[in-house]
Amino acid sequence: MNKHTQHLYADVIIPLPLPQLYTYQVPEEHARNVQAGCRVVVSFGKQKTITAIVQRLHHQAPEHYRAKPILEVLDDTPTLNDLQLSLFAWMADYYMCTPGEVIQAALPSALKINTQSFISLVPGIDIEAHTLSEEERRIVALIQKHEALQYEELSRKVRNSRLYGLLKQLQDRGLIDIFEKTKERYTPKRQRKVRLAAQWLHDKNALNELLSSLEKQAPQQWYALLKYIEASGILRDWTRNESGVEKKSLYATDARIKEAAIQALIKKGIFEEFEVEVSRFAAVDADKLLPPPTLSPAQEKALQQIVKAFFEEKKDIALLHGVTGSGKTEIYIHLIQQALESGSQVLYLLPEIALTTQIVQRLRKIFGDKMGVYHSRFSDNERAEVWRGVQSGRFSFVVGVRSAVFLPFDNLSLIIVDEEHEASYKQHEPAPRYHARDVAMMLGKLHYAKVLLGSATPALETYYHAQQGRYGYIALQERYGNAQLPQVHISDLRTAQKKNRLQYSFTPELYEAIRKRLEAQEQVILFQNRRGYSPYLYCEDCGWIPKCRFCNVSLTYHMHERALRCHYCGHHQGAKGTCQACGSTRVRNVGIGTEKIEDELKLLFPEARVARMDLDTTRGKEAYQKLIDRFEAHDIDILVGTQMLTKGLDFEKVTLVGVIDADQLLYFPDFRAHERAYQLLTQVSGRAGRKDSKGEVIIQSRHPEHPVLLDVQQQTYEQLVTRELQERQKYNYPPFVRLIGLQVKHSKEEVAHAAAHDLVEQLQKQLGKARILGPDIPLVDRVKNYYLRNILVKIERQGIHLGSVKKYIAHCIQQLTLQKDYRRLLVVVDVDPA
DNA sequence: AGCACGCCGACT
DNA sequence: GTCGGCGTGCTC
Repeated sequence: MNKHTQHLYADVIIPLPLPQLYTYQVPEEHARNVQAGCRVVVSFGKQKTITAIVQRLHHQAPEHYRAKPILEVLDDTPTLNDLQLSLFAWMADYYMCTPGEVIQAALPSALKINTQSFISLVPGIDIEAHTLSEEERRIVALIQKHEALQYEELSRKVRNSRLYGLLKQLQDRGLIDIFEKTKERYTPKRQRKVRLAAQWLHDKNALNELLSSLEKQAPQQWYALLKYIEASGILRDWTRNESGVEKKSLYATDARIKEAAIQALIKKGIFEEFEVEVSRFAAVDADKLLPPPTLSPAQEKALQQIVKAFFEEKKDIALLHGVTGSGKTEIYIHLIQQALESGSQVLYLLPEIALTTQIVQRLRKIFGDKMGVYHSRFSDNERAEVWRGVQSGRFSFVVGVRSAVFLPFDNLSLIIVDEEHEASYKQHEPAPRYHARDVAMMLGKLHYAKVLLGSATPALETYYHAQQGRYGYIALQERYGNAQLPQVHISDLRTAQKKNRLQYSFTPELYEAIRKRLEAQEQVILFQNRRGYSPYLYCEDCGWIPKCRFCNVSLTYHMHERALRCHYCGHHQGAKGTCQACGSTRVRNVGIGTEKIEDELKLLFPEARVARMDLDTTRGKEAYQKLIDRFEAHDIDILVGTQMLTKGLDFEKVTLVGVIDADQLLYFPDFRAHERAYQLLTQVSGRAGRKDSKGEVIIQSRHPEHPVLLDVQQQTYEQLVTRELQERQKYNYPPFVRLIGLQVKHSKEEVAHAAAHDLVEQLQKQLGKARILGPDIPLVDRVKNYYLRNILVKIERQGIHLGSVKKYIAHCIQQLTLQKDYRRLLVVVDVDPA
């Protein structure tokens, strides 16, 4: 066949949870500029048009259907580059989700084009000439009022379930047009500026005359003009007029300048108004940038070792294992600087809570405007600007949270994953349930970039791979700047309780220590990994415990808002002082949350300034930062909080860290509980004592002899690792096997139960009994009105093909949900659950 | 995920 | 009888 008569086809990714790609025909006029990675507008399904991503272009006409045409090509340069397309395809495959789900997570929504249906009257039509029903008349009247009416708006006003059919009929009769409009939601920020009109330029005399005439006739305008001349500096240099002055800044900084006066000057033709595109991020003076910090000998040595691991030992991945406070960041800065100097890009990943303004400001002073920040607290437009900035080359360095792995890098040479062990790198809801550390490694592979993992308490998997020589390994045991590791005491809760010596939740040791630190005007951090006042209420007369209507969990009591909250679905209801079952007033709070600790402290130390930091007190956009600032300024003596406290906060005056209840961490039913407990306790301990003061840590526990606590106390990470690895090997857990978690969900418990059993049976047929665990009834077996059953698949690292196993699992799930009893069944697949 | 078609209860 | 509830099937 002649090549020129062949049609061009595009396989596109629809940003929805659909398993396949869809093939569209590329019209002649678009054939030249469409490329893989471009966003295109297509009509999909009934009427709807949506934005899709071109995955592949080819000439194979589909055999069993006629491909619809691509309606519009939105990009000249592809929004996704080839490396991203490969990465995203890998993610969909590895994490067993659809390509559309990856795209959905990757693109900032400002880059996802909204297409909306609009309805308008056909121009010049004579409505009266047509017979219309009353409803049709009503609809036409509504449309008539507008030039073009949005479908959603019309549907809101009409409230007729058959609206679409009615409109379709009207369209067929030639009365109305239904059409799609696309609108890009990303809008660059624009600034309105003013400058002196050309005729007054280069002529001081004319300008003086103008001023003196204004002074008498219009003093406000005279003043505004005077201030403009001053602010713009045009008298020193006329060319400064070109860039003008921001209109708002003229009247916002000086109350004597009236906006009206500026408007009048524009009207008179003295000022001219113009607009420029500006960044949403404040600019930094390039010549005010600081050099990278000087490294201590220990840091210098670590840096050399990293370079050696990467370039001499040819490791693509290295682990920097540095104790808390050893100054890993300074080392990163040097590596980043080196990578940037070679002209390539750098990605620096941090967990959500560690990406504070503290660290951003510090990096900003060194790297200036070439650094982009990608944070989930950013607005959509800001995120789109970072995306575009990476694409255009404006940002060669990005500090960001887990989703920054999606950014359009084309030339990475270094990726840093700081606090590599952090569980928040793993996305839980919705799909793709990816782990940013692991995605970063794949990203690094695609770019031939080096990946540096950093942690004081590496994830067991990571440490194991480093031990096995798969990753380079660099240890940094010395704390930066003379700081001593804190002294850890374990305080026996059980004996204290027995002897009746507890003061509320505090052992005498912890109480005494807090008192002393307060006296010495030092700061205290108290850690309790549970928000709310108490995890549940309990009626002493009838045993009633308030539970969530939608989930099988007790409701947590939040005293400050007098509410009972479900920490699984967010449901909340008012808390009454009495038992809802028997009316008794003898309702007891059981367990300890951060709120309760806060209240107890106020009773025990009435003169101390106490604040609380948890999800509830940091909901607002700036709330977290404000709390940190207040603590830093020593407006707070004692800060009580959840694990939020453990992340990279450096406060010099904190000399005591208390852990209220370590047992809750140690006895959490999860194979990672001990690892997590060690990490959390070590990280929170690291908050005590920086610089020259030696810190103290007191951990309260009912099991003071627990080996994990002793490891925390003696800083024997290797010992913990050895013990845990033995356990993991014995019971087949990572890193010795790979895990895939399956969660079966259904609104009826029997159905969820039966389906889970059927699925296990099916899986066992090919994979054998040993590889399939469950189904288990989870601790919380109902969430948001869905009954849950868990299945765990264990796959050895060798001798079995992971991809085939995943294919088989997907096949089993598909077969299962095809059965008519299991129609409304949901199966959530979580690869490498964390 | 939408969105339209289809089959059953509470109303004019 | 109809309106409208939501269950389910499809989307190149």
